[in-house]
Amino acid sequence: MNERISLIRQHIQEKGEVKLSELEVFFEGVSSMTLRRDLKKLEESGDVVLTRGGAKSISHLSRIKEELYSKRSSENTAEKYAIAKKALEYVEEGRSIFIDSGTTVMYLARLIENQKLFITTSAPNVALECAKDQNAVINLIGGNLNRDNLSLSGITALNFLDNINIDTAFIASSGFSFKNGFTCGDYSEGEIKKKVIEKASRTIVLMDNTKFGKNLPFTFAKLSDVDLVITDDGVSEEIKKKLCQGVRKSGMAKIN
Amino acid sequence: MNERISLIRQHIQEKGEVKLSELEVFFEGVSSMTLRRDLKKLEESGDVVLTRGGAKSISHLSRIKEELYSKRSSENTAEKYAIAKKALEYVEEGRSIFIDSGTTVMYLARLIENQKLFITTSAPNVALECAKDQNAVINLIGGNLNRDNLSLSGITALNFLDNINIDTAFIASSGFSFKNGFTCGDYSEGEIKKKVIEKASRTIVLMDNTKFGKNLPFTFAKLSDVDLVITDDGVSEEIKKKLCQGVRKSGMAKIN
DNA sequence: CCACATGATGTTACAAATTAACAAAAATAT
DNA sequence: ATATTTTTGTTAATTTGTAACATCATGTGG
Repeated sequence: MNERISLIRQHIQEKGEVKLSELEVFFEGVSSMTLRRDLKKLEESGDVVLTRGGAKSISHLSRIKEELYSKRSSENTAEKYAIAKKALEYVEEGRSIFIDSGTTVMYLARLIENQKLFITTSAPNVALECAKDQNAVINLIGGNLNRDNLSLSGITALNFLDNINIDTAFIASSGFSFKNGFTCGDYSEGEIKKKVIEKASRTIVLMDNTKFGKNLPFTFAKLSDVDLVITDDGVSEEIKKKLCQGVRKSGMAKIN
Repeated sequence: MNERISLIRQHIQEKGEVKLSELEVFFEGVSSMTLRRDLKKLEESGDVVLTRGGAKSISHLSRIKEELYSKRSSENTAEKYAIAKKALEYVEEGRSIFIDSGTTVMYLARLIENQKLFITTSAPNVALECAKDQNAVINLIGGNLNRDNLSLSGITALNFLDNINIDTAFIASSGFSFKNGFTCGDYSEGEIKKKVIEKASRTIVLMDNTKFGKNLPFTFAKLSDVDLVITDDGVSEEIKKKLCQGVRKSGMAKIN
């Protein structure tokens, strides 16, 4: 009895909505009245809103709303979202991953759902976002909180990383040039990134087109230190090609 | 034409939902088909979901959901706020303080403003809240994030505390009884609290009346380990007196 | 100024979904 | 084993939604 309801819940959570007619087909032999009552219970539990002919997931609805809202209000969100979506393809179940701080990787954190993962991050807000995924184990590196970029750093954060192994690191970069490599604006933030890249088997940098050609005071990696750069269409083919040639030849990655 | 729609939007935003029948009464003379079409437009704009016989505000729905999800946070808010306000009197400029995780201490975090402080915390959301205070230095202990109470714990968190000195620790407790002392529901969370209390010169426990008489599996402190218990008026004078006699005699604290 | 297009609104009949009320079956307790 | 509660199924009545077309207002170019 309870099992059917949680199956329905799960389906709605995944697909965002469900029609009663679909449920009738799937649960052949169960009367539509019963399925209706199931949906009503789900509504009472607060996960779902009943619509004509079915039900919709509330969290799904609000995510859609958020996306609509942020698309209008802030800049480059579409690009950032697209970048995050590409990066998501490199998130593999069962692995240990690192997620950096920054708006672009924050989108990535939002996209991760229902995956058994070991997530280490330097950003409290990324950690809180990931906590919504019921299956992930989340580690937050300790340290001093930088008010500007809301990332953690410092000696304790560095020490923390000593005991962590990372399959794939998703790193954000505030600037990039072929001369200076990947750069950021805070020294201790750079230290963290550097150490993470050193420890990770594979490093993926997420960076929208506005970051290209910018130099910030601290270099945390050369192009050849990373395996993949994910960016958007605002970057010329020429630069993409050059990036492609410059990354570490680990055989696992290509430029997107 | 547009005016009617925004009136409807406003009404839904305020009340959370609206029935078509209500709209028909309110907009006397407008056909139900038109009102239906209006709601459809609102749905397309992403603010609203259509339900049988009306529409509901998405933001309202997700708020309800959040509240259901963290029932704790919506209960006893007045008491918790009052407790936090009392605790604020013990926050002294220039000091090193520890803020625990939990809804009550979260209120305290919100109340701290424009004070030069060294704040250490085990809660990412407390850290983010404190980051709004431009003058505080914020340290977040690293570690594993507990999804239920959004607090950090584990061996790294414990090690982090080794290098931190604390003047005053503001600790939350999920339960208290004279027999078992202060208790919480998670072992590693208890470890953190225990260590903090050990290191702090002064420990203040924040706890609303609902926690009294409750025993949770892990004891992290005896009454004599702490200097002050701040609670609300829902606690009998008798208990208050007994608490007052039981706390550590450091000469700095009294029961509120 | 008129004929025409466009979009919003109203009307009707019809289709679909929902509810209510009660019966049957299954699970649980006594 | 029997009583009681809970879950499920069935039916008919009610409510809600849709489609299709008619009407009205508004505005535009000739």
